[in-house]
Amino acid sequence: MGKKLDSVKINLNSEKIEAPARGNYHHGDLRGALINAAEDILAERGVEGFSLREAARRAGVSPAAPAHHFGDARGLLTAVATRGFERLETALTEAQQELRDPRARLRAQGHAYVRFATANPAHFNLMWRRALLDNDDAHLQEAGRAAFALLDEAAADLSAAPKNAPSPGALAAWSIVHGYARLILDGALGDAPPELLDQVLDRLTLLQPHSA
Amino acid sequence: MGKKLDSVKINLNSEKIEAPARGNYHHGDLRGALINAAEDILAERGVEGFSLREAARRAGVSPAAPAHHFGDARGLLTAVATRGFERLETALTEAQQELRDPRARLRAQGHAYVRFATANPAHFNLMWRRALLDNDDAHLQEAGRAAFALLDEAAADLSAAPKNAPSPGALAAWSIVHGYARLILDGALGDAPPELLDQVLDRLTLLQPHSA
DNA sequence: TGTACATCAGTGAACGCGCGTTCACTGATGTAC
DNA sequence: TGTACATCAGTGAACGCGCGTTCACTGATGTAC
Repeated sequence: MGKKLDSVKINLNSEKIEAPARGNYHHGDLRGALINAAEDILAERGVEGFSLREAARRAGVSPAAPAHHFGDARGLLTAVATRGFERLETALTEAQQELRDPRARLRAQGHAYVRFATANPAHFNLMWRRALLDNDDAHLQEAGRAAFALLDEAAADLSAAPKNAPSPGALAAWSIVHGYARLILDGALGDAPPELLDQVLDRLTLLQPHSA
Repeated sequence: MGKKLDSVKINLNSEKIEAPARGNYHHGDLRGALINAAEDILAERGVEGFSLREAARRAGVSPAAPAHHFGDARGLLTAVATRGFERLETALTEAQQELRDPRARLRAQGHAYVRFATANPAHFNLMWRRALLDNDDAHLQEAGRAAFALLDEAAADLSAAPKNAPSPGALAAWSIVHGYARLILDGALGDAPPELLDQVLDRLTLLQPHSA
């Protein structure tokens, strides 16, 4: 006990000299640090290379620590996916916010959707790997709902379909941007030139028969 | 040695009575049996639950045996994916074979594409997980090329684009059916009624501006 | 037709590895008095 | 303002597991003579 008290004193003294040495036992924001670590791992190795131990290692914490915040690996991945949906919603919102023409809004959202996927492949890939996530998680559900309400709305504005049900036009629009994004991420298109995306997006508004 | 000779004689005798007892050491078609086992595992557990040992176990063979045919797990998965692309090509070919109208052909291929994905989720999912496959494998490359040449052709027939480059119209068509299939498989659409697919496919021909 | 031998497809025990999870524990924090 | 104590966030050693791969081997097949 005496020895331990001494070492505590030494820590307290050195704290005055070098500030970042403090707070080693309680991390402060371990939850956030683990999410960041998980994102890094996913970006580097893909979801195959992810493990809870590795995330703990990168956060500088013992392998048992993450359980306090996320329960298990699924819980951590669910938090990462939730953050992904939130960012997607932000991207979609920003893309359309100053546009009034419904056609222009749909096109801008389509572009933003594909851009989000290519800029955040780790998130985008994970968001659709539902077998790895806790699909009953309330935050995940809400984040997903919010993101797709935007796309749905944009397409509904263009068609005569009732607002409550997902219209075929909205679904077609979602399918085309999702399909394009997936093909890019899965490497099926090789080095597709940027104008190819523009040309595909030109066809987005063609999908809405009532607007022609 | 004498004992072994005896047991061989017993085997030979019993062979006349029950035929299937023979040929236990050399499997006969271990390659095919391992591919079948892998398909079963993928269908049951998804690609996360796949392992080479489990495939060997199901084929009734020691864990080291698959190496003789596939090298490693990647090799076996590549063979499964190749079979998937071959089946997709068959499905696309059959869907269009008696149709002459270019619009009808494109629509039929789109329908066949989505139907293939939902009927063969294990294959379809794997076919796009390129990180798990040996993408330099000649059989895989050829099977993939052959399947997509068909879709490309069907869309090119509808547009004025030159035949050699993938036209934006073809890519848009591929994107929409691929996106729809992925959304279904990833559970994003819940229990989508079949007519929804028909309505989305109605829009396939709208994507080809030069044909309107 | 028979025999020797090379080749190949399989065995099964063993290896080291990283994983998720459990366990009894301890250090820091915040709250009640 | 000080002290006691409950609570919570972390430790780190240990567990059992299934994995891919290696290893020396052996049984079956096919071919040359």
